[in-house]
Amino acid sequence: MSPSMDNRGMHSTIAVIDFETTGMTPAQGARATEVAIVLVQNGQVVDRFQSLLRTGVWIPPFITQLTGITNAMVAEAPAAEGVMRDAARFVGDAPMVAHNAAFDAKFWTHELTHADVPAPHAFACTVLLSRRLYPEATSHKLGNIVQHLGLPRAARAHRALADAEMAASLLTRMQQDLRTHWRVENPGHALLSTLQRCAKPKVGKLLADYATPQLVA
DNA sequence: TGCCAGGCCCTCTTTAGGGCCTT
Repeated sequence: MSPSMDNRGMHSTIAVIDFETTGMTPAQGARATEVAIVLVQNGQVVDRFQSLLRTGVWIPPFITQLTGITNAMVAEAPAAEGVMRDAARFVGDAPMVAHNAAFDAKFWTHELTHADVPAPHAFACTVLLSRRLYPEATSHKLGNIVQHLGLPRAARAHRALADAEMAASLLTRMQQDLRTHWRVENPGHALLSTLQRCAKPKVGKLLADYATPQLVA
């Protein structure tokens, strides 16, 4: 049995990831500049991975202004391929979560492909879940929804580890709210993935009818 | 800095358009 599985064969570990990059999409030549991953078990962060990556791709000034990551910093960083191989080993077969997962999943796949490593991981998205669970929030940007829920804000947003920690905190809060408000006993990754794809009017019914163990696998 | 990309979601919708979210 995988170390990330509990005794029912369900994933007890979720890997929360955040990338800093040189742009919006690998399709336009953007590459990762920093990656951070935190492992969450039972609402607790149990391990952390963080590294800058050297890809040789130039970082535009506005990205440096946003993230604080400079071309000089990544020039001294380890090669991206080695970092990503280490990141893949760190994640193992744990399912993954990111804030706006479509963005991070693209870079996860792209960077692992560069490193010649398969990327079969399933992603769930805290933006989509946040819109489902907290429709009263006026903004679902990571910093804003964290503040809205009264969760601790990172001292340095737009760095990978700080953002991954905030996303992990948001994930844990959503799991707690599913337990307390919806009485879901074990709100695991598969249920979160189902919720994020569920049409909003059906969310309540899904949770009210929730009794299917495989949903939390 | 503001645009781009792309998927999701809402609505004054569905033969569409525009906002959100990520760097």
